[in-house]
Amino acid sequence: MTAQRRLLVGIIQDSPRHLDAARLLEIARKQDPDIDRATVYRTLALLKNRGLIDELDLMHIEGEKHYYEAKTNRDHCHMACFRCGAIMEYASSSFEKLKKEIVKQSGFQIRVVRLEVGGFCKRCQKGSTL
Amino acid sequence: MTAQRRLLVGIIQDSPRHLDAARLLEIARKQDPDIDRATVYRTLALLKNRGLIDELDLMHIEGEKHYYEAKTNRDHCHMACFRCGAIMEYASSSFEKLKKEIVKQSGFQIRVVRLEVGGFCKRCQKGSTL
DNA sequence: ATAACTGCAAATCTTTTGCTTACAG
DNA sequence: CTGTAAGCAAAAGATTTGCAGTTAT
Repeated sequence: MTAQRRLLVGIIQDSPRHLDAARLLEIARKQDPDIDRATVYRTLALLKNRGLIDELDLMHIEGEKHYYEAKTNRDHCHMACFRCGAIMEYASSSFEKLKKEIVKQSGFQIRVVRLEVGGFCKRCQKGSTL
Repeated sequence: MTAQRRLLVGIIQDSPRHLDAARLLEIARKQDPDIDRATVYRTLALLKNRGLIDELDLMHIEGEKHYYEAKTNRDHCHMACFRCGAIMEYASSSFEKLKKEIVKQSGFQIRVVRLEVGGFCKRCQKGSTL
């Protein structure tokens, strides 16, 4: 793997937030000003195909861009608040159970799972109608 | 509601498949050749905001377009086969249970849920490595 | 040498917007 | 009348691609 790719992977792994391609590029450029947008996209495609990262839409809460995160041991749900834009995560054994059930009952071989929820977070429920 | 909107809603409701905006426009034009792309998009936005339709990405199996379907009583999972492109649906009480659990434990008020799975359908598992 | 990676610029694709006219309540 | 809807054309935004030069195996 090349230095540029290592840099990108490192950024994704270290990031506490979910990055979109533009932001990833922006951060990467602080360390390598010459890195190009195309390289970012090509690397993301590669990592996605290898199953090293997950791609999210976060309910298109902010346009059509995609967000990325390093694959974790445990799949989790992403909740996006339509009011404040906060993204929360949620993992549970019920989720794992549901996945197993899907495989068992449909015979589908799961490679990627995405569970996204849109709505209002606890704080935004008081005082907002949207 | 105007005639054009009624037409679009009717098409979405009657369609057995998941429609993207372009296809919806194409179908609508058979009955009203003057309908415009912008009208389709504006209507979709309106229906989405009113919670009458759900928007899907189907794991971006075919580019970045969005797919739409009339909201059903029961939320269901969409499984997209990376090989043959088939889209399958799956609803179960476990899914409903998971939703309830999320609400209960996180206090998040759910407005929309999207559970998408990418992988290989039963038929495509034999004989393919992708 | 051969294959994979990169930058650059241009192209693509889907979705959105501004503006003007037409229609509905 | 006054607000909403529609057509048209252009804009916007994210992602992809062709090509030529570079680097790594």
